Amino acid sequence: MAKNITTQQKDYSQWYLDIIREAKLAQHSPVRGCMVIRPNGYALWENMKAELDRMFKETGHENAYFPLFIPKSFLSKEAQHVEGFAKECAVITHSRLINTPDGVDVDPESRLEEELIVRPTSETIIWDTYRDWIQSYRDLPILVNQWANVVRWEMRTRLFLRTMEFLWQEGHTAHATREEAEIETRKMLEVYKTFAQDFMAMPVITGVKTASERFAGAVDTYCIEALMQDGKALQAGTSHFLGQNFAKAFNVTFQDSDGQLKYVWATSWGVSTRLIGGLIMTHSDDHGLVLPPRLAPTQVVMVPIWKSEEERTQVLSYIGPIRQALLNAGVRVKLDDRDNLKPGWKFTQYEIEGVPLRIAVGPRDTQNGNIELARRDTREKSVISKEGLEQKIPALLEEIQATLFTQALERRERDTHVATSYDAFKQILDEKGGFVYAHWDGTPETETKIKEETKATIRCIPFDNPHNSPGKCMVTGKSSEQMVLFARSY
RNA sequence: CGGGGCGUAGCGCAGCCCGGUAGCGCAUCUGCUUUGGGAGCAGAGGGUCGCAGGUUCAAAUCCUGUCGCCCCGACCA
Repeated sequence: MAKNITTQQKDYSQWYLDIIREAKLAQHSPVRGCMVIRPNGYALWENMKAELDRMFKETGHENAYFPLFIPKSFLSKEAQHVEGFAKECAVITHSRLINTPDGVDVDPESRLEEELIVRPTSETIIWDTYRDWIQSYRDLPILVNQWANVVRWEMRTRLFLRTMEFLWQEGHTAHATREEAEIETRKMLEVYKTFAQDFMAMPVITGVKTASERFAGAVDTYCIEALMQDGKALQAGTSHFLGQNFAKAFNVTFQDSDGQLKYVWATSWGVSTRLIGGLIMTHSDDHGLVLPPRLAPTQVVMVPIWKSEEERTQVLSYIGPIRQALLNAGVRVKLDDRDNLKPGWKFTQYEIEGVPLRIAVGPRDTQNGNIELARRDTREKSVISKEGLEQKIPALLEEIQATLFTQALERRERDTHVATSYDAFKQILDEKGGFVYAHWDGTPETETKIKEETKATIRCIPFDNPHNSPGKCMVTGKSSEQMVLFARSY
């Protein structure tokens, strides 16, 4: 076991924090609830961002940037929206400081005429802008995304999963018809699902949120839900069909081809640095982080081993062509030839940091034309010929990627249960955790009762529901069209 | 906002009960030996003990206040 990492079994929450610290992903900032994303963590985010950005552009979206500050009055224009976010907004009230004997203080003379809020999300300022952009059906659709930071004044924070400031992308689209907006909402949810499964190797369930879990201001909220190793669910991404709510609130109309003036239909969708938390809690183990090869900043680390200066020269010149061949094959390779650290230390460190493959080369290998290859996911070591690595390594990386997904999927299946009674439901949650399918009568009252009594929430009503036959609500016995997906969640 | 914990060297901590002028491990620097799973020895540098008052000849230690962070809950991506 890597020292300094609490085992998952002993304390999963502490394990999570230890992984983030030891893998150098992030650290707490001097400000409560905020984090410093360290180079290892940011490189991971950059890789995630690059893939998502590519996928957004392939589906016709363009990037733009809207301001961090939003006039306070904007937030109040959509009733549900303000209700949802009012309690967690940072408010800018003053514009400068003055020197005092004790340092600096807010200058009372600088109070703003209209206070600004720091965006918790950008619907309001974007729809205020879209009013200027849209006159005719020929101006539609607008397919815009922005990469930004947002601030939500949270009471309780956890690194990556819930911080006061976080990085994300928010897509905001405007459409002429309801149907087109609904298709967009579902399309982007599929993009998220593809990203989660094919790149993060994190299986997700897609579905629709119940009214109480819906985004403030949305008509419908769709989500991808993942199941973590400790049996708790994580909402990993959301896509909202906003109907005409924001168009009406911000008076965004267009003249359609039939000459009629109509309100625009809207969507918004986002994923955040929370995904990094999900990634950690999907694959990593007591030895450290485990990264899927497609997102790993370093896919292969090369560790040379030598005793004498001659051996050093020999080993490094042996490694050179191998490294170049891998680079040519598009593999992200890092050579760690620092001489102040022992190979064993490096082995352990890269394991903690989750590098998928390690190639060690010492005098023994240069003699025999070999390399030592170690897989992070299985922790298996093998000595193989150096020939043909430029084919073998990319193939192995893909194999690891596939294995991680399969294992995560199998774990999720193991941790997914069906409850036919409320007693069984409670028992499953207390003894096993995980996803639980159960019948629900569709009322917010029953949903609240279940939440208060069990701390489990309805994660979603799955689109592709394996338990879609009618039955009786486990609590009230009223009729239910299909089972819904419950879990305790982050 | 409740409950718990913690602020002492870059990081992790001891010292506090019982006041006497600050210590351990890791890291850093220098030198030598080492290097196939977190190296060894020798030496060196680094701290207004969170902050502000108070008690005292003397405060990291006792008293009062205050600030901050973390963890566990209630709200949320």
